[in-house]
Amino acid sequence: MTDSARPPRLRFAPSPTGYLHVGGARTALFNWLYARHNGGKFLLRIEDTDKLRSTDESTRAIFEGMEWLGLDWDEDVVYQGASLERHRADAMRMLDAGLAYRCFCTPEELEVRRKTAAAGHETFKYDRRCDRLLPDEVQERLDRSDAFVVRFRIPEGTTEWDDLVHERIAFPNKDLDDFVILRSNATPIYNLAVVSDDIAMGVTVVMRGDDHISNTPKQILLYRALGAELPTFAHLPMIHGMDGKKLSKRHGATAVGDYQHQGLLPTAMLNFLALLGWSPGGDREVMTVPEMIELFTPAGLQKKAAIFDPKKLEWMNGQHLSITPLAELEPYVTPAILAAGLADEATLAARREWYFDLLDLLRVRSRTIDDIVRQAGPYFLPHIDFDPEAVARNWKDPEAAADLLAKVSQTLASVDPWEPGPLETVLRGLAESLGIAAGKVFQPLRVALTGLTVSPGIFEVLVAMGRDLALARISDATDWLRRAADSK
RNA sequence: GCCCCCAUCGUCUAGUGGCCAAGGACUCCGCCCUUUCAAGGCGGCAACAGGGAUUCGAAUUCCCUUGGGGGCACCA
Repeated sequence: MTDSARPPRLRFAPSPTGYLHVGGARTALFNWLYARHNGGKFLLRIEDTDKLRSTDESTRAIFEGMEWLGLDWDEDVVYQGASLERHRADAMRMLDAGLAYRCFCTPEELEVRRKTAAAGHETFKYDRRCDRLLPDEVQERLDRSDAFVVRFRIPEGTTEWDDLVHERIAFPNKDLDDFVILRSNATPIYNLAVVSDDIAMGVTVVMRGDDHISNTPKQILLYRALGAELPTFAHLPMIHGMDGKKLSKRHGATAVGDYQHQGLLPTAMLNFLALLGWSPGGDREVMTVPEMIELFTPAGLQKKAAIFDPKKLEWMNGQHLSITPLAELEPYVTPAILAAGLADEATLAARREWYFDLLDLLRVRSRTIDDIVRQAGPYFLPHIDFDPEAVARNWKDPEAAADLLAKVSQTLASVDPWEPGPLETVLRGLAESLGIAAGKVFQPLRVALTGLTVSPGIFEVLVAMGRDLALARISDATDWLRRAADSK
């Protein structure tokens, strides 16, 4: 079996220092799509090495975000903090092999040298003074228990690789600094921990944000020093806010959870994120998750940073609201309906078919789940408020409106069966007999039934509401209108 | 300052030397459909950053400039 034929192993490795950010979610998505498309494994590693900033709450938020999006991972979650011994051992291995050296310079000393270099407009680079220490001197300081870090010695030459999205990237090693791999407290620095873990986890494709490009040559050097096979690297472009700057809190919602609570569908989020930095080619845009898996190839990956456009996300959500089968959509909507106090679970279960028909009716003119809930009120509540603007526009003369609605009510009382066809026939008939345009009947009726000027087709509304509720609603409206007429 | 990456409509993008007087989508604006609003259909506005070079021919290749982004820790 050749390398390329072996099932790839990828990982998403967030540090638990906040919520799951949309940028992180997209990185996770691309890793996941690549793994799923190629029959590989998608692993999750929590990089909790920074004890000060890492929290369990953040770890939970990452799990929740991933689960909501449906980005399931294979094998057990790996916690970087658990592999401290291996990290340390790897550092020691390089030290023993002479590929790294002990450095006794203190952070304070280094800071002074850095400042001096900056003041003289020079680029600071560690001058390797500790690498020149004689064995005796090293032993002497060790005996004195002087604190030391382990530094990796950058070899001569050039470090380059074929990036899956950028093609060839090369760094002259002279521009690389002898970086620390093990702190004086014997804990590993990021680059060591990552490489050590990726080797241990058998990661074959490292796909991450392109803010890691400058870490890559250092990591490649570590792979070599540790005698490990190199993975394939893929550096994804960043996501920016509408102002072209790196996406941050200032740009509004950036946590995946925010969108969940705004009534977005995870599939829409995934679809939108996928299109930020990737294209299946051609005109393809709206895709189901299986379609994205099918179509995903690194060839469609973009090099340029993309700007997060909430407007398009909303549109995308509307598209997914339409294409998602009702049975799959319902579990996302129902909790919102329940939370809004429109109905209880038992009621919805008892009227399942009716409920699905209603959702089908409302989702057409919705872009978020919240839009559906907002429109759903009139079909559940015994009484509603009449929107002042709708009233002003369609019930200009309260007296006349009340009379009209009374006639409508009378007409509707005997319609049989209570279906769109017959309802349309009688209502149009009524308008004709009154000598007015059909719309002059429909609009006032719409306000009476929904309290709004906007709703699905009036006959659909009547059917969805049912005769009893519809007539009660019209009765409410005429009462309201008579009171309004009297108080004039 | 040094290193690296990037560059097609306002935004997401198609485009891998001729099929491009640059296509699709979002946004915005018209029109159609219509009982309202959506959805849908049709149409409009709108881009190859600039300059060289290669070539019969360049959005597509190369170089420079400009502009944007990222990185330069005993953070991840």
